[in-house]
Formats: sequence, C-alpha cells, structure tokens
Amino acid sequence: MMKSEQIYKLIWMSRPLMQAAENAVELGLDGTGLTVRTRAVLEILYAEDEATVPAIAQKLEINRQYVQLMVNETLADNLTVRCENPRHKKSAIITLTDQGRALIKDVIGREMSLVRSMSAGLNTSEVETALKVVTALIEKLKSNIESD
Amino acid sequence: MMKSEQIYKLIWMSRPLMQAAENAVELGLDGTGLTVRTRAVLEILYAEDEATVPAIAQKLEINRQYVQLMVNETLADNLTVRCENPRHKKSAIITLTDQGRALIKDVIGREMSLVRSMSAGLNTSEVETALKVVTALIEKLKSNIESD
DNA sequence: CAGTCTTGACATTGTACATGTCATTATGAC
DNA sequence: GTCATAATGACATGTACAATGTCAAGACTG
Repeated sequence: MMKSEQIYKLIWMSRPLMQAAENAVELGLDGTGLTVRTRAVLEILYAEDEATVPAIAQKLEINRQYVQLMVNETLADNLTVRCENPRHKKSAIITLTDQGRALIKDVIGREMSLVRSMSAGLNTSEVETALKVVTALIEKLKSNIESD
Repeated sequence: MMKSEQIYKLIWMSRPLMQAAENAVELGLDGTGLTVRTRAVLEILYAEDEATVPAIAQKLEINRQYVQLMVNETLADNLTVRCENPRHKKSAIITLTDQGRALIKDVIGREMSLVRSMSAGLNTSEVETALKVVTALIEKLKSNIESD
C-alpha cells in the first residue's frame, strides 16, 4: 500500500478512535453525574487552576455560549465556583471546588489506569511516532483549510 | 513523558484530528451537493459495488433508519438506484448510477491528491507505525467497553 | 465621556444521530 | 402449507452537541 493511502486510512480512523474513546470515557463517568463535555471543562480547570468562560471556550475550540451552559451546570453541581476577577468585574474567574477537584482527579486517575492496562504491546517509540504523525496531520489539515 | 501519558494524549487527539479531517472533506464537497454522511454512503457503494441499506448501516456502525434517510437522499439526487434483490423482494440492492460513480470517484481523487500534498515530511515507516498504534488502540478501547 | 468590546443570558435553529412503532413482506420450523 | 418470527421501509419523536443571533450591562480606549 502506498504511503498516501495509509495516511488517508489513518485520517479516516480518527472517527472510530474518537467514538471508542468517548464511549470508554462515558463508561468511566457513569455515576459521577458528569458528561464528556462537563468533564472537559473540569479537566481544563484542573490543569490551568482557573479560567474565564471565554478562555475555556478558546481551549475547547467551541463557542463561548455553549461553554457558558456547561460551566453553569458545574456551578449548579457545586463542582466549580465563581471568583472575582480583578481585571474584569463582569467576567468571573472559574475555579474548582474541593469537591470538583477531587472528582476530576478521580476520573482522570481511573482513565489513566485504564490506559496503562492498554499500553501492553505498544512500545514507547512507536507511541511517540504515532503522536508525532497525528500532530503533523492535524497541523497540515488545519493549514490546508485556512489557506482557502 | 511516560508512555501511558502519551497514549492518553494520543487518544484525546482523535477529536481534533477528526474535526480537522471532516472540515477538510467538507471543503472538498463544496458544490457537489454531498454531505460528509452521504459521501460515506457513496464511498461504501464505490468500494462494494452494491449493498442493501442495512448492510451499509452495519459498515458505518450507525442505525439503519438513519442510513435509510441518507440513501433516500442519494436516490433522489440520482446518484444511486434501487435494483431488485433476488434474495429479498422488499429489500432493494442499492448501486451507484454512472453519475454517482463519477462524482464519488472525483471526490475521492481530489481528497487523495490533497493527502499526497500533505505527505511530505512523513516517511512510510512512521505512517505505518502510526496506523498500527491507532488500530491497536481502537481494538483495546472497544474490547474494554465490551468487557463490562 | 463617547464609542467600541467583552461578557453573560437567553432564544432560535441545525446536524447527526438514536429510539419506537407500524405495516408489509420474507424466512424458517414444523 | 401454515404459522411464528425476523427483516425492511417509512414515519414520528427525542436527544446531545453545538452554531448563531440578539440584547443589556459593564469594561476598556482614545
């Protein structure tokens, strides 16, 4: 098979991969009250410590209005709180509550141990290469779209 | 970075990859009247020559009712036709019309040439490895889900 | 302080499906 | 053949994940 055919195939495998990944994540979220999307919000806050709604939207590359809805859910569930923003009185800084931090930490921990159990049969350099190739493909696809 | 962290990262890159890929495909579909989904139907028919609606649904791993809608669209646009099925009078075999075949051939051809232009900087063995790793991950994720 | 941006809130719309139901055949077991 | 069961197409309804538009309040810039 030619290289370009393999790349083509690889690109189209992104959908099954994503579906399988999200199904697996969803399973791990069972009982937590989280969805894949609210989980994504908590994950960002866990990594960044704090962020405004528009900042989260930029990270997730989806629009701020929808992120606002997701954040409002996490606020209602007491997983996050609004803190005063010294730079902008109307735009609150969102941070995790202790409860939220514990929850996302637990979720990510369980996901990581699942991944570890899947890592048998794959060696480090192969994974590294795969990561590099996929990163490059995303870059190339995006730049192709913008160049129109 | 540890191997499992890299795998974790790779898995989560499937969404941006898929989005970038579908955006690129959508761009290539501009003016054809096709959507990413009807394109998928035509692609299967191009590869398989013929298929019933339930068979297409199985390939796409989505439910037959939705596939029926997509197929009906392609029938309305004269890209496919219903042929008699000797094995089942009610379930027509769907095949491409000459118009449909020419269209999907052209679309795939343009996609392939785009991929070729992106393949610089990636060598064959790297792509091969990436394909192998991603395939393995999909397998592992799916079997994990089923084992519950 | 006038004009422009940013943010949050809310309403509307769209896409991509899943699910349920029904009538119409088909098929397989007897 | 007959009868139970399954497969198919058609249609209705529901849902998750958003995009888009609009507005008012507040913030920032010159």
